[in-house]
Amino acid sequence: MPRTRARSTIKSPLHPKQNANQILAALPPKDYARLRSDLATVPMKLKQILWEPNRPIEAVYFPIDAVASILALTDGHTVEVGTIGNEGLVGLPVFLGATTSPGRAMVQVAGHGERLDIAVFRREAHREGRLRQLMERYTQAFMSQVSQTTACNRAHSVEQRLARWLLIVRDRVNRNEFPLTHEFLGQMLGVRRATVTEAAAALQRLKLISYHRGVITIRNGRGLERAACECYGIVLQEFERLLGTPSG
Amino acid sequence: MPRTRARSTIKSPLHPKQNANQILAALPPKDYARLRSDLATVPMKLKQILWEPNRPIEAVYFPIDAVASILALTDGHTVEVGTIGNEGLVGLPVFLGATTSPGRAMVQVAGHGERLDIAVFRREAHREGRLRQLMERYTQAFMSQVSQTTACNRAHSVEQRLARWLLIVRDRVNRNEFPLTHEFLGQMLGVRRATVTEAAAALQRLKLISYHRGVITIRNGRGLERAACECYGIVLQEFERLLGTPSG
DNA sequence: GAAGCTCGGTACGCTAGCGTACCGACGGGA
DNA sequence: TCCCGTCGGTACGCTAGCGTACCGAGCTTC
Repeated sequence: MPRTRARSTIKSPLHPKQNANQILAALPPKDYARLRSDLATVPMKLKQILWEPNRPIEAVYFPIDAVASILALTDGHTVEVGTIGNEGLVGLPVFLGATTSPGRAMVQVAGHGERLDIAVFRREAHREGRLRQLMERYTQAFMSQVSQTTACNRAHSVEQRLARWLLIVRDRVNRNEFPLTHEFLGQMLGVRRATVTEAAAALQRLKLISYHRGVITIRNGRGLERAACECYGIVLQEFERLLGTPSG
Repeated sequence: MPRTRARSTIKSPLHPKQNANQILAALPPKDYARLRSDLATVPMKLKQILWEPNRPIEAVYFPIDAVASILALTDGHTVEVGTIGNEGLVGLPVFLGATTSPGRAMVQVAGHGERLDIAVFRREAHREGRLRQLMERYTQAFMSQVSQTTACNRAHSVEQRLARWLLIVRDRVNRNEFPLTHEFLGQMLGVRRATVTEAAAALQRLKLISYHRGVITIRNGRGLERAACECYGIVLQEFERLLGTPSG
């Protein structure tokens, strides 16, 4: 755990390839070559919906510097269950043989990603090879993330969860500053905007973060990790173990 | 949804094969034959640990009439993230290429299951065929269950969640009566025992359930479905869609 | 039939987060 | 330069669930 903490505090080249999706970057040249012509680098815009509940999923996305969320819906509430950045892909249901999912996928930090048609993805991911192995491991890592979030939602305070969440995003965008309104954070954490404001103000008072009109800056990553619940470390470790990539 | 509800109210042969694990039952004879000699029908005892966090997983279990839980741990709290009965198997991490998991797997309703060594399971599940397809779909269904639970934990009252949980167990054991103490339910729902007592008393007052010294009986399944949150129906539908099996 | 343990009913004071609402300040667009 | 929409600070009363604790009733064991 101490090692993990130290490691996850942002240093120069945190990720092996700064501006690439980790799954694509880990493919042998031959495998990548087969995909290349079908990959399209596309902008992923803030609040863009990548799929709606129970509607056909048309493409999968390998984020480069964008971050997306998988949301579960309930009458009234919308709650984030998992966060996806350049360590993974948006489209696990497709890998698992489904064409729809009861959740929603939405872009939460704008950026770019590689878009791939589901037909090509299916073909390649089902071939015995590196892509499939990576996808299996990523599925397991993602499952761990969702599981831990479930427990976290029951056990930890909003302040702790907010801290954790900011760290997760930071790890994925590889920056200490990113746009996020309290309103938006409230939806992610499943709490009302005013509660986020209170928690964020507390973290700001501790000089761990600062923010202004929709832009949040992490001022003290190490301190923020201390303010977060241990769920951050648990999931981070699991990602490192399975994929050799830090992604809380 | 109405169809789903009607269907899920317990009737004579609810499941295709009453006393079999659904995944094994769905295998073509040839595929099953390859496994047969390695499967061992074993008792799954109350509170038996099937794997501990970050310890090697040695076998996977296909429950027949037992129910197991996947638990996520937090300092202090233990919260259930998913429930597994005869519709699935305990051992997804193995299917996904891992040998350990940060969670814990525990038997929560005693019964029997088919135990299979991970080596054999890996070999067979990686072969292109029906088992692999079933496993992929089950993985997706389980993921949906965990996701919905995450949202449910944030959005719904203990009384609603308790109702949902009892229905899930009922669907899996195929009975209306099963042993479960309030203490135990508290751990599953991530609340204290006294809170369960209050919620259970409320459901009893409504004549939806009754209980006595660790044995719970569902008296009015339809009514209990109405008392539960819609998460029950959502997950049930997803299981039916993916696996053609009702398993809330 | 007495002892002891398990299970569940209940109570008390406490607090985190809720719903709602109002308001000021910043900043982009005309 | 002004306007208006967005963003965030704050307040008030409310409640679900918490931690803790005590107690009685039913089994089981001897």
